[in-house]
Amino acid sequence: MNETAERLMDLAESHIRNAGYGGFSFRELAAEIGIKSASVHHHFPTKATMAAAVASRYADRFLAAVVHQPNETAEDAVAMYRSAFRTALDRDGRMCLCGVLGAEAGGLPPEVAKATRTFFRRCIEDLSARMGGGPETKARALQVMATLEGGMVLARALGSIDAFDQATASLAKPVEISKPDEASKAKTTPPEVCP
Amino acid sequence: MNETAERLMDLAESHIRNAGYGGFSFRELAAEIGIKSASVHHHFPTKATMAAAVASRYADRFLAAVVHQPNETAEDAVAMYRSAFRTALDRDGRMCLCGVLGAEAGGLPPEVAKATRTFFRRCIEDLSARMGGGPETKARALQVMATLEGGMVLARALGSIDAFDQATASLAKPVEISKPDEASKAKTTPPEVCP
DNA sequence: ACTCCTCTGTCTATCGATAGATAGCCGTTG
DNA sequence: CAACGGCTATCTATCGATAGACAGAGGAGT
Repeated sequence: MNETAERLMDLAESHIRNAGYGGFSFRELAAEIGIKSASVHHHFPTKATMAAAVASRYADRFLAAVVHQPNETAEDAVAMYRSAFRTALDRDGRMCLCGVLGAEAGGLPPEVAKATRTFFRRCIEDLSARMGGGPETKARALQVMATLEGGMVLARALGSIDAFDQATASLAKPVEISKPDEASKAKTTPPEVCP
Repeated sequence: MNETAERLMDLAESHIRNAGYGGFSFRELAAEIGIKSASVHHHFPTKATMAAAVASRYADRFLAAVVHQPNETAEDAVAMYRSAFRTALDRDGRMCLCGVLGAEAGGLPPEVAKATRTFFRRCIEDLSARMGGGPETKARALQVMATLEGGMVLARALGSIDAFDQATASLAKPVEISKPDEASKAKTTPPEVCP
C-alpha cells in the first residue's frame, strides 16, 4: 500500500468520522496533501471504493486494538470496547466511523454499506464469543455495541464527552449475566486502546 | 404553516432520516411535490433553516407522542420511548432524525446542530423526570437514549430490525436478559406511538 | 553501456451533473 | 390594490469522473 494512499485514507477517515460520507471530497483530500483531485483517482477509482477501503481498514484496526487478552473476563472485553471508543472520542472528538456510516446507511453506495455491515458483524461476533458464546451473549453484545454507538452520538450531539461516560457507565459494571463473581474482578484498570 | 411547507418538511424529514443532512436537495424535494426548486426558497430561505425547522418539529412531535401517561412507572416511560422508535423503524425503515444528525454533527450548520442538541436535551430531561428525577436518573436516561439510538444504527447497518429488538431488549425489563419472545410482546403491549 | 519499454504517479484541462441561492415576473385571491 | 405563491432564468461553486500528456524509475535485451 502506497504512502500517498495511506495519507488519503487517513484524511478520508477523519472527515467521515466528523461529518459522514458526504463530509469529504476528492478535491479536499487532494488539497490537504498537496496533489490534484485527479490524482486521487489513480489510487482509488471511485469515492465509494475509497470509503469502503477506509471502512474495512478501520474494522481491521479496531478489532486489532481490542484484541482478546489472556484471562480476560466478559467485563474486561466490554471495558476494552468502551475504552477504545472513548479514547477516540476524547482524543480527536470523533466518533466511530461505522457508527456514522450506519446512521446514514440508506444513502450509501452498496460497497460502503456492505463494509459497514461487516464491521458490526465482526464486532458482535467477537464480543459475543468473548462473553462465552451462545444466543444470549449475542443479544448482550448487540446491547453493548448499541449503547456505545449511541453514547457517541449523544456525546457529539450534546457536545460533551460526559454524555458518553454517563450513558455507558452501566456497561462497566453491567447487570450480571453469567458469573456473579466476575463483577469483583472487573475493577482491573481497563487498557487504553484505540483504533 | 402552509400546506406546501408542511409537505416539504415531510419529505425533507424522510430523506434526512434515510441518508442524513446531505441526503436531500431542494431540487429533489421540489420535484417530488411538483414545484420548482426556486419556489422552495420562498418557504425556507436556506437549506439549514429548513433542516433546523424539520428537527424542531420532529422534537415536538416525538415528545408529544411519548407524552407522560397517568400512573406510569419508570419502565413504562422507557418502554414508550422504545416503542416509538421501534414503530418508526419498522413502519418505514427509518431511524431517529436527530440520531442521524447527531452522528454527523461535525458537518452540520450551526442552527441544525443546535436543534439536534435541543432534541436530546428535551428527551433526557423528560425521561429523567419521569424516572423520578435526580442525577442517577439522568445517567439512566442517557443510557436509555444511547441504547435506543445505537440500536437503530445497528438495525440500519445490519439491515434487520431484530438487531434493534435484541439490543434494546434489556431496556424493557432492565434486570432480565433477553427472552426470545420479548420482541413480539413489545409490539403489542405498549401503545403504538410514533412521531 | 545504451536503447527500448513499461509502469507509476502526477499533472492539465475539461466534462456533465448538481448544488444552493438570487432577481424579477406573473397570476390568483382576498 | 397588495400580498401570496409560484414561475423563468440564471449565477456561482463544487462535485465525481475522464482523457491525455509528461517525467522519472527501473527492468530487459542488444
